[in-house]
Amino acid sequence: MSAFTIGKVAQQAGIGVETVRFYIREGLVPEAPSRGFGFRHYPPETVARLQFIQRAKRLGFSLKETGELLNLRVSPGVTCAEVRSHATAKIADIEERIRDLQRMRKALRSLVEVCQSSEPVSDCPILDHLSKSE
Amino acid sequence: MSAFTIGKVAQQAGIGVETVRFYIREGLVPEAPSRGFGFRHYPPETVARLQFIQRAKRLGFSLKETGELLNLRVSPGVTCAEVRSHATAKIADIEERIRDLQRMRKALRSLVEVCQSSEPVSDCPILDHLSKSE
DNA sequence: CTTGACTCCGTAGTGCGGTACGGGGTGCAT
DNA sequence: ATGCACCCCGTACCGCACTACGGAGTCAAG
Repeated sequence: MSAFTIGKVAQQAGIGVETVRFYIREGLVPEAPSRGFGFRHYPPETVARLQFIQRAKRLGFSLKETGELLNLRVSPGVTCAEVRSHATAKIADIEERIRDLQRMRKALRSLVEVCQSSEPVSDCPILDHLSKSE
Repeated sequence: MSAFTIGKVAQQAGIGVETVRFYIREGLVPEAPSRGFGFRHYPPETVARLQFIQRAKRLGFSLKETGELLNLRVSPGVTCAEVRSHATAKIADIEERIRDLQRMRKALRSLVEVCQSSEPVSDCPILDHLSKSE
């Protein structure tokens, strides 16, 4: 089992050391156990966690929401039913985002087409195409 | 042609007046022409613009990116080819986001299933399912 | 066994995206 | 014609998510 210093996990995840520390302080990433002295060593799973945080951020989730996603599990004090209801709520949320993105893509595709035929174009083609397609 | 005071557009878009002003200052929403005195009147299109900004924000686009999307059009000094290349780049970006969201949804669906069968569950089921499905 | 890159931990500062406030003016409703 | 809710414009402040810095300690290469 390999382990990494904080600099290595940061590098693997493509972010800065200070950002990793920040996530640790915020509780999104577990701190590696200290031996009371010297450098801490992080398991490879930490890298996956950091990468997940990057992706979630890009998709419009706050750090708080991202933390909730990462902590979605059955644990003492949390029933399976609760986990399931949180998870299905998140799925619905995600599906709404997907639909919004698909609508945006559709509008952009229309824009590209109009542009190819060099027809006259409205003042704000995106809003134009979004309203037409709904 | 109906028109709205700033309070009305804000209400229609479901946001605060101060936020609308902020977007105007940032150039995301055009200011209504002033008659040199009294209240400004905004066209209905402003509401659509504000709603688009809300959706884009939720999808992880910065205000700057959102402004770029809204201004994607053929105009003096911008060729059709440029618009097309920007638009196709945005489409690629959007499709990556959609794929990421679909992966997250898949992980969450697996979690719901596992939860139903009440099998033992790993420490972080989401990362678990994401890594399994890739 | 030194040297230099890296870590630890604490605190301070930054940029983005709003949000609040205040002193004045406007406008419709009664 | 007088409230009273709403608008104008400027400035100040806020929370989130980092980012920078500094002084002391650690570790591995040469």
